[in-house]
Amino acid sequence: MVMKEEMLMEEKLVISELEQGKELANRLFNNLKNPSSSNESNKSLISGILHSYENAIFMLNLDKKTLDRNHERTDQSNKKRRLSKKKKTDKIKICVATEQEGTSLDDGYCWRKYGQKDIHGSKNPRGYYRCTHRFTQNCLAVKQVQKSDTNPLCYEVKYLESHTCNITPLTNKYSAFMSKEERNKGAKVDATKQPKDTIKHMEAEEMMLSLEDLDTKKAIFRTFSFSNSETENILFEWNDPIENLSPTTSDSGITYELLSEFVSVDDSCFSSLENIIDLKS
DNA sequence: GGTATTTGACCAGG
DNA sequence: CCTGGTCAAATACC
Repeated sequence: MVMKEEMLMEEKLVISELEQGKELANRLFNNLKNPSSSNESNKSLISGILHSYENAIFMLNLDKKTLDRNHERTDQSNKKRRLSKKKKTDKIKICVATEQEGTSLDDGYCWRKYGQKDIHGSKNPRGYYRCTHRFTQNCLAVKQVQKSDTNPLCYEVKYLESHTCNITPLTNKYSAFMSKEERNKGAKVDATKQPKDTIKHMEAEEMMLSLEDLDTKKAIFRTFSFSNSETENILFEWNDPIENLSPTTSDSGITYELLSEFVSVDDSCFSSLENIIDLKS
């Protein structure tokens, strides 16, 4: 059965994640026996171990939900399968972003809020935004932003339709996390000339998820963990799967600082993602 | 005064 | 009928 094969695949991923954590723990153990080992490298190892655990737990939770749903579906085999065509689904992209105090989740485009709704089962309302240039340039880009129930710094951003407007974003991915004032200043001078220091200290990250492929998503998590274990500054390469969404998507070589908070992104951040994955299956 | 946000009403799909 | 998405009048902000 396909389901069984899938399950084995998921298990392998989790096991591999745990093995990686074990390997890092061993290295830490050896380091601790050696008094000359650097404190920094130990810290890095601990961080890597934590990431491995978090990734494994995340994957387990994800799998459990998927399996639960598969189960439900087979139970209801007599009932007509729900046709999942959520509107515009083929262009839905999800981005999970964390927000630091006083920063904005602006992605560089101009959005105009046109609605807000309380969502059944969610503590936080969902905001509805459309491109400011909807009427002037007939740009149909739309996004929905909802704060995570469990992690107030975590936002689930759902993009529907991509920008067709010709407006070049004033900001880039880095400035996306500046305060509005900082952004305005930067934009007036030259948005492309932001000091590298600013970039280095930008303490926020997004995770773009291609909904095409669940395994890809998992691979992303694995990459995070791996990178973290190998580098002190926890850098990772951003292979942005979302074209035309954010200003710097073409700069594939850029590295972003990854915060440890990333691993605290919980399942609720992916509730919508889960739904879409479900639809796909 | 122009532009953005808020919020209740409305609508469509299930 | 319930829920999520959009509209549009009222309001806030600059």
